[in-house]
Amino acid sequence: MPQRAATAQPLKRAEKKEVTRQQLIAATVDSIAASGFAETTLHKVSARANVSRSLVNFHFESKEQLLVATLRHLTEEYRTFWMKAISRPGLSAAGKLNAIVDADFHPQVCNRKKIAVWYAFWGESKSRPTYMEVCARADSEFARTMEELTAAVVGDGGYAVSPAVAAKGLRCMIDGLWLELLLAPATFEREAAKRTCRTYLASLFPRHFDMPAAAAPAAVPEAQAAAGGER
Amino acid sequence: MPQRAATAQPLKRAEKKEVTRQQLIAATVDSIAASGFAETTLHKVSARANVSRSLVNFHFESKEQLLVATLRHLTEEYRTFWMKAISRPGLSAAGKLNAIVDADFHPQVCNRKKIAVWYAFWGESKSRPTYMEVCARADSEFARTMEELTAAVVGDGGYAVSPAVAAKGLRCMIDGLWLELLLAPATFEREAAKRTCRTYLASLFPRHFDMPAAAAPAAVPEAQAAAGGER
Amino acid sequence: MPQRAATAQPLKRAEKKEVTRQQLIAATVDSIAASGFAETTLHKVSARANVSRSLVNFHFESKEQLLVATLRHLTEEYRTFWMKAISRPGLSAAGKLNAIVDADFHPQVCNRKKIAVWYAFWGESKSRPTYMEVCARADSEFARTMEELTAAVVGDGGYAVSPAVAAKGLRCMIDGLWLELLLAPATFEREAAKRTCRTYLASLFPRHFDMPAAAAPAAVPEAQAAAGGER
Amino acid sequence: MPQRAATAQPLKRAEKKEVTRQQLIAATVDSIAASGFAETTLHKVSARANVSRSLVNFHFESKEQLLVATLRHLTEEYRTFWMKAISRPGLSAAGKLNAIVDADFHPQVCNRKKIAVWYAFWGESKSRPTYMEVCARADSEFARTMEELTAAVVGDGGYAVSPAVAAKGLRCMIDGLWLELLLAPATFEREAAKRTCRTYLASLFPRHFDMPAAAAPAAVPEAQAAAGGER
DNA sequence: GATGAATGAGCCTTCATTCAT
DNA sequence: GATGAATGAAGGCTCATTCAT
Repeated sequence: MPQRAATAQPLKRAEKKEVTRQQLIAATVDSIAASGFAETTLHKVSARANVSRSLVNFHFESKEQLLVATLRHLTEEYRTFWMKAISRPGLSAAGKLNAIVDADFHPQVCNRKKIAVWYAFWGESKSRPTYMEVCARADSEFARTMEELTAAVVGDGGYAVSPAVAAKGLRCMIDGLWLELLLAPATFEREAAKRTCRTYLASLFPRHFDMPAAAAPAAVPEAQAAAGGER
Repeated sequence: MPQRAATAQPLKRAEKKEVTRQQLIAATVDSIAASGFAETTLHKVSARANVSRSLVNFHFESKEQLLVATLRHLTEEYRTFWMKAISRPGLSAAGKLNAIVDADFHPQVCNRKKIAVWYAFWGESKSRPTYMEVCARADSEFARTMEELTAAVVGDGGYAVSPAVAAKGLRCMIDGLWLELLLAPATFEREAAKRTCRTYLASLFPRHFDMPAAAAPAAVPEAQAAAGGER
Repeated sequence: MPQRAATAQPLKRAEKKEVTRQQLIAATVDSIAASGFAETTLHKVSARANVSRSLVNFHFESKEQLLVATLRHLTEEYRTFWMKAISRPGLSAAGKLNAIVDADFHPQVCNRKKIAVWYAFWGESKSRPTYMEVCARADSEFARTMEELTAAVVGDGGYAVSPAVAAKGLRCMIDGLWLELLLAPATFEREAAKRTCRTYLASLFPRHFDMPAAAAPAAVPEAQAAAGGER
Repeated sequence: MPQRAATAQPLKRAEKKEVTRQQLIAATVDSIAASGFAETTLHKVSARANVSRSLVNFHFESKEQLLVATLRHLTEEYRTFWMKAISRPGLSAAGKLNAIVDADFHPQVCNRKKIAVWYAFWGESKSRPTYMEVCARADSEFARTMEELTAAVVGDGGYAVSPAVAAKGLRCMIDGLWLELLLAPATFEREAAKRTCRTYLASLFPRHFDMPAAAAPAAVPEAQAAAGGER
């Protein structure tokens, strides 16, 4: 049928190319997570993506471009995720902070594979200014949003703490908890991580956040297992 | 004077070798900070140490061994530093926590060069289990100590918070602040970082820590400049 | 003519690769003969083949693989040569033994270059079981064939000697004569070598082989020179 | 006791040095046999000889010198061995040929380790004229002696064969049988090798050598085992 | 449009050798 | 006299990239 052909055709040229691009980026993420940054070669990437060796250079011009595209993809995915989390209608500032905590430990963005890739890029960032730039731009938007939310909470509750300091503390705590998932996956628990953040929020803003109860020790591992983890 | 000569002489065999070893490790740290993990080659390391290329393999058997030795050196240096900081006589548990915060942002361990190296190793740790092992062993001792200190504070003050959660929150916040120095050096301020940690401690343990006053904005850049930074 | 072009064209993909492979093997033979086994480097091989250094690893995965392929090529070439020599129709068993002697000293397989390569591999064979295996497999077929031929002669002539012993004696004599070409090329003469073998055969099987007459001394060097020698 | 001291002392300087030299040569032989020519390094040699790395260069000036010395040692040992074998008083020319055959397959000179080293040198000889020279000089004496013996036998028995051809045939057969020990140790039998040579001699010189009887199949392996083999 | 043969740069490592001790 | 730290050269191999098909 002409219609079907019409809808199928457009996928062919431009979209097919985009699909391959995304496959290559996904393969790069996998490879960095599995082999590390230093050991990630275009050979491994193309093998993971099941394409020929030279196709990478065809789509990306250089290895560095592929890596930057991968980092951009990561930052964009992360940004989309937390923005969607706080866009739910009817959320107060405190509710949005809570939503951010939930989002930051959601398996979709917080799993060992992706965390490993984040840290791989951060580990190279000092010597590759491009990475730092991409990360900084992404971070600053997140930081600004968080400061606005803490400022709203502080204003609403009349707290004495500086909103900027409170926001930075939370952001850094989250980054550090991600590191724990990377370096000590055996002791990391998704729910415990959230409780750690909420304890911080509750102690700073007692009238806006409840101090979380201690975890039921047995229940936690199951919860984590149910979450699926990564792979 | 013959005596001075006598004391200078003993640098002879074994010590000279050790000196060279340390030079190579130092050069490795510099190279990772400057060129990143992936671009650190034995060529660059030996050039920085002003020794021949093959000397590296004479002392370390393989590049990987050199990297592990470097990581071990780093962890040992860090461990020594914070242990010394809390060993000052007459310190209460809260005082020791304060001392740890000071130590963790002291320019000797917290400067961009060293932080970059830490993150470089962490970034590779998922694919190189040896790094993870070394890091985990070092971390666990630090974590245990910090939990003991928070437990003492909690017990002393009758606080409701879990000592383990409080300790983990602080540790992660510190790691995250280090990351900020790495990724956003322009906005990082040593004193502000300490205040962020102390705000956390004061909000959790109000009877043991004072909520820090806001920074005098003008004073900070000078303080940072005075601290010398890195290079 | 289009037809000729059509027949020339098909050299396209797979064949071109095979041609390069063979060039590399030939270059390896040359290099081992010229520089010896220990001094044969991929650099020298690629230089002889007029290709880039990395092409060798593209075709052979490792130096060892190239060497094994070279040995295999050598054994296959030798096997083909003597099998063709005895396949001429109408040859008796004794005639085939004679043909083998002729083949074994034919310049195509018995020249200093190739003999040097054979001995180079044999010299390394004790420490590289793969070589021994390849050589043994090739040798056993040759040995079995020769035993069958001597057995036929013995049966036909009613000789008392053991066919296996007679065959082994001839084979070893040939190997030893090759060594003489290698170590004392000045005194080696192709025809004299054949006469040495035929003297052995004639003395064992007088009714099947004629005792060769002594060489006309002057004629021999010319004959050898005419044979072209090696290079 | 002064006498003991007197006899012990002289060993110290000159002889001690010579002992080390011999140890190094022995270690070189072992290493070539075990690792092959290409993989024999001074490191391995010195490790086998239980001396420090640089001692080799102290005694031999260069690796090449050590190898040549090793080859010289081998040729000298071989020469001494067969010369002693034919020097027994009362031996006829035929008896001496028989003695040479016995000597050439005596475990002291004909074992896989030494044969491997011989072939290793021969394998390198084309590209290293020094080796060829050493081998040629050693060989020519052996060849000349053998020709004299065959000439005596021919003269004594009135045989028609050329003494030179007969001698060369025997020598080459022996070399080829050595190669069999190297490449097919499983099927090589010391006594069978001697029988192969004696079959040759008996067929050429029936009035001076007895045609050997076929081996008692079961007895042979034991005989070989009794001979000790190598290691 | 995509493949795969081919290249050149560079990396880790080994080795024979030297020199101060 | 003998050791071991140190060197320079070179070797095998990998990798990102190009180009003809």
